[in-house]
Amino acid sequence: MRDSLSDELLGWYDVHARDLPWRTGPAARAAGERPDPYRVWLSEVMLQQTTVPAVKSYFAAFTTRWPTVADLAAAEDGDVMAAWAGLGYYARARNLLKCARVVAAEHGGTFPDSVEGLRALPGIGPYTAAAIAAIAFDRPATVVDGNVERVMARLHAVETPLPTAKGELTALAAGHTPEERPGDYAQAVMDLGATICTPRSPACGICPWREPCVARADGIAATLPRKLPKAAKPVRLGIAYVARREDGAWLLERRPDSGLLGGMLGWPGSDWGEAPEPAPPLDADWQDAGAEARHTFTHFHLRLAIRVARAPVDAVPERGMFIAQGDFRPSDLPTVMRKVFDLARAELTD
DNA sequence: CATACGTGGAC
DNA sequence: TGTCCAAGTAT
Repeated sequence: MRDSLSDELLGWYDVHARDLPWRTGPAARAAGERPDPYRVWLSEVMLQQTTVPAVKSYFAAFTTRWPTVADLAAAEDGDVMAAWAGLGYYARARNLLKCARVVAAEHGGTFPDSVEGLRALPGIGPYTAAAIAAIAFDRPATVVDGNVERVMARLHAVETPLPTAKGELTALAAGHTPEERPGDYAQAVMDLGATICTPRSPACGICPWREPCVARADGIAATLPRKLPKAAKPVRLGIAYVARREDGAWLLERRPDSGLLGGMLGWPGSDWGEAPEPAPPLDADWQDAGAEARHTFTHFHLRLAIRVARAPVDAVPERGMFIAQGDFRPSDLPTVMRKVFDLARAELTD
C-alpha cells in the first residue's frame, strides 16, 4: 500500500537523516552502494532496547575487531561476551554468535534477504527481520519498534493501551509502508520517533506529519501511546565474594548460559532473594567490605553485600577459577559485577 | 499471552 | 533518589 504520507516523511528524511556509523549515506547509495547486511544486522541487534549513544562505541569496537560475519563466527565465546560487557541483555550476545555461525556455516557467509529467512535466525525477531530486509535489501517490510508504535498511536490517535494496541498499530504501520525506498522509510519513521515524536514532549511544531496527526489536533499527542501500569520492582538481597590470591589473581566464575547475565563473567556469590544464604567459594578469612553494591535490573532492585578475602597461591576454590592479574580486565564484567569490583578493590589493593 | 532479560540518561 | 524510557526476543 502507498499513500502521500510516506512521501512527505521521505522528503523530511532526505534533509534531516542522522549520520550514523551503520548507515550508508545518500551519496554512497546514489553511487550504487548498498548497506552491508552484516553491519545492518549487528547495529540492529545492538539497538534492541538500547539507545544510539550507548551503541556507538560497541559498534565501532565490534566492526574493527570482527569486520565480517565470518570473522565473528570464528571468534571465541568469551571474547565476544567480554566485548559486549556493559551493553546489557546478554542473550543478544549469545544469539549474535549463534547467528553468525549459522550464517557462516549454512548460508555461505551471506545473510538471507527475506523476512522469513532472517526470522529463522537466532536473536532475530519480527522487528529485526523486517529492519534488515528493508534497510539492507530494500524489501517493503513493515518495521514496528517502539518509535513506530508511538508515531502510529499519535498519528491515528489510538487510545487503546499497549500492549493490547500492538496489532492495531502494526496494521496501521503496514498501511503506510511504501513500495519505493522502504529501507529509507523504515529509518525515517524511527528517526522521526527518536528526534521529533519523542515520548515526553513531542516537537509537533516542526513535525512533517503535523497536519495529518490526529492526536496533535486533539491535543493528546504527549499522552500517547497509553500503557498499562508497570508492576513495582521488588528488592532482592545477595552476597558477592571477591577473593584475591597473593600473586594478584582474582577469583571469578563463568555464569551459566541461561538466565540473568548468562554467559558472563562474575564474582561467585549467594542466590539473590529475600534472605540469601552465605556461599563462600573458598575457605578463607572473609571480611565485609563495608559497602553494598546497588543495582537495578529490569524487574528488581538488587543490594549486594560484599565480602573480601586474600588467598594463598595454592588455594583451591570450590567454585570459580583464579584469573591472573594480567588477564583480568574489569571492563569484561557486566555492570553490576564491575560495581562490586570497584567497591572491593580498595580492600584488596596494596 | 505474560514474564525474564541490562543499562545509562533524562527529568 | 525514583521512575520512565530506548531500533525486542525467547520462552
